[in-house]
Amino acid sequence: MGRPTVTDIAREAGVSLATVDRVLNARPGVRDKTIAAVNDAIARLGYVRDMAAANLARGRNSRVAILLPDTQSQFVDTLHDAIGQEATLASAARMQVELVRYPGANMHVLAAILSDLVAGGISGVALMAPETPVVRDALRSVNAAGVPVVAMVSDLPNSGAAHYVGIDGYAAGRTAGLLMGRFLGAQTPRVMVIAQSMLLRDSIERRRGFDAVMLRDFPGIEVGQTLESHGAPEILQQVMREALSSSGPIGGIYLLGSGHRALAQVLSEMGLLGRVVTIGHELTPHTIAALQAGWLDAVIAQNVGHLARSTLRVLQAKVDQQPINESQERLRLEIILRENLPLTP
Amino acid sequence: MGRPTVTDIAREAGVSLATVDRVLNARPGVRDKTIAAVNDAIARLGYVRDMAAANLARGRNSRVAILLPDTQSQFVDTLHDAIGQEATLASAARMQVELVRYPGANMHVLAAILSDLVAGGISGVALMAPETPVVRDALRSVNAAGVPVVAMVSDLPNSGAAHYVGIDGYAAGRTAGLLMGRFLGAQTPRVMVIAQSMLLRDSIERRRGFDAVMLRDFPGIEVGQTLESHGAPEILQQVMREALSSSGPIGGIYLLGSGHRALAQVLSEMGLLGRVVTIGHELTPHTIAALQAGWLDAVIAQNVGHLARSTLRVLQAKVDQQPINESQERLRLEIILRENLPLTP
DNA sequence: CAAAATCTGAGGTACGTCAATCAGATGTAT
DNA sequence: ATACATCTGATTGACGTACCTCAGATTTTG
Repeated sequence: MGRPTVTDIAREAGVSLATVDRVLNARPGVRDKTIAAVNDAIARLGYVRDMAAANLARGRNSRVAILLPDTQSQFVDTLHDAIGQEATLASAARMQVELVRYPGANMHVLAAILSDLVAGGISGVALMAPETPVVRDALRSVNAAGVPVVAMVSDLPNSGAAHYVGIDGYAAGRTAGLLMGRFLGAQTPRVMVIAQSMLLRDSIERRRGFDAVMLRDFPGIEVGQTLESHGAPEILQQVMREALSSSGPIGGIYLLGSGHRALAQVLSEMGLLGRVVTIGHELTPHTIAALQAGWLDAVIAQNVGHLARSTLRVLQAKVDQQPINESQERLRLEIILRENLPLTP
Repeated sequence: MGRPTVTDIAREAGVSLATVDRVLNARPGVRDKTIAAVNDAIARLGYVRDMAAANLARGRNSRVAILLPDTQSQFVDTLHDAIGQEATLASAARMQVELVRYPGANMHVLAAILSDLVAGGISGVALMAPETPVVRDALRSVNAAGVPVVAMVSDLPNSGAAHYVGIDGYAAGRTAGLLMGRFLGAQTPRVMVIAQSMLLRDSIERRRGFDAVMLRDFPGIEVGQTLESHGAPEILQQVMREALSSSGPIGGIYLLGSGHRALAQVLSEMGLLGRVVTIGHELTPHTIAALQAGWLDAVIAQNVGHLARSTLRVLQAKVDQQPINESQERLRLEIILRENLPLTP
């Protein structure tokens, strides 16, 4: 005997196939008592719906959109590529993926794109965006239209996101802090924290986690204020010079977001490359090269392949109104050192 | 227009549905020229076979077996549970999983089980086992019967395994070495390496990787010979006493396999708990507790959930004679510290 | 050139589910 | 009691593919 089918349930519950179908698909026209009887039978037989057959029968070709900022960032580019790769595979599961880049500086455009997508009958939306009031309001109306929203990389807890796919920013910062403290060992120098900007929620959380561990476990190490580079090497150089001139030597640098190339340049000009413990985020061609070169000591990353797959799986589950396998979708925080770099195919 | 179907191909190639079917399923009775014409049409239309519908039509309920040793090991237990969990999910994909524990000390029994499974018409086999001659011969005859074999955790390169699911033992050892060196910092004490036994391939590879990095990057640190505990705390205690009495203080301990509980006991009795840098392998209740307690500094692990899912996916792909998404199946080597412990669900 | 072998077409049933229809059955208000 | 609304059963045709049969066409072989 194979798996039980709807026919088995109908027999077991003593109702017709049509009724089972109505219960399974939450269609109206069934008494509560009958619904209970069917659900009982389902539980007794351990029935699991054959989603493949269901989708086949539905002939439903759901359309979902994934929105990424068009920021000049290798991480976002890598993520874009990863999603593109998985999207072709997702089409086998009757899901068509639209990958859209929106101007990272203008949330009003993002809001407009979202309302267009909803008007166009999109079935689900995933996006990586900061939680500004404009975005929040836009997402609320997406939600109101019954379209599930999945937050990527940076959570959107107050916008009614159905799910968050990404790592815990606070834990990422704590891990960076622990590594920084352990790598510095007996030394207790100053540590610099550098960000492109502190607007994104995950940067803030990382900083918080970093500070928490440094304060608790390595009180001898002095951590400076966050230096914001806004992506420009010149500004970074300037603020670093200022920070350096203020007092004592720098022993460690924690890079909250992107900007590894700029940092390498500045460090190199200052003769510090490879002489300070440096910890960064996200695995990109730049950070991989930096790890191999030896001047970057550790990278805290999230696996973009998993991120992409998880996003698509969650989207599909939400669209199909299916439950989510939480343990499968929980992204692990990865620590990458020189010796456990992924093979580069 | 949705995706092209077999009917579209038949029209495009100017042949009948039956012929397309014969070509798709490599059934005999089609001229080479016709085969080429059909394949042309497939390429032109960008047809991708709907595996869901295909399996549905086949009604095939493949049966696969997963063989784990019955060793007293929390890692194997955790893996067992993870596979069990995923197996219920896999049944949705028409795959029935038989989870078998074989006596870890007797490879002849494993060989007998394998031949029984093959005789019983199993479609695929995955196993975690050392590559002894008995095992190798048994697997070769499994292969000869056309049943794909997937190696788990420890590779079986000379037994014709169709795929290996697990982390790179050499890289794992290198990573442990790097962490050990960095955590020890300026100190250059002696480091002990402890294993339950050096029979398993992955223990040997880890040790090789560890030595490679220590020798290259931390030449000041002296690494002792591998102490084998054979799972008994008494033996471990004895060999540790001997090692300690020989010369100088111990600064670090690298635990190649299981035995964290025994080590904790011995270290605690010797008043060394928390005073030596300790690095171990695999995430289990014991190692999690040890990380939280603070005496274990790092764990190199493979995600058992991913391992289980990957094994089942690879098995299914092999059984269906489908290609494998290599990048999805490549298990990442995880570094777990106190601050990035997974949330306990 | 006929017989045999090989190839191809046409058509059907099945897989598990969805979605729709129509005909009864039961219950509820007037 | 009649009309009506609400529930339920039985049946059917998709969805895309597999696999089977049988008949007819084409090629190869003797």
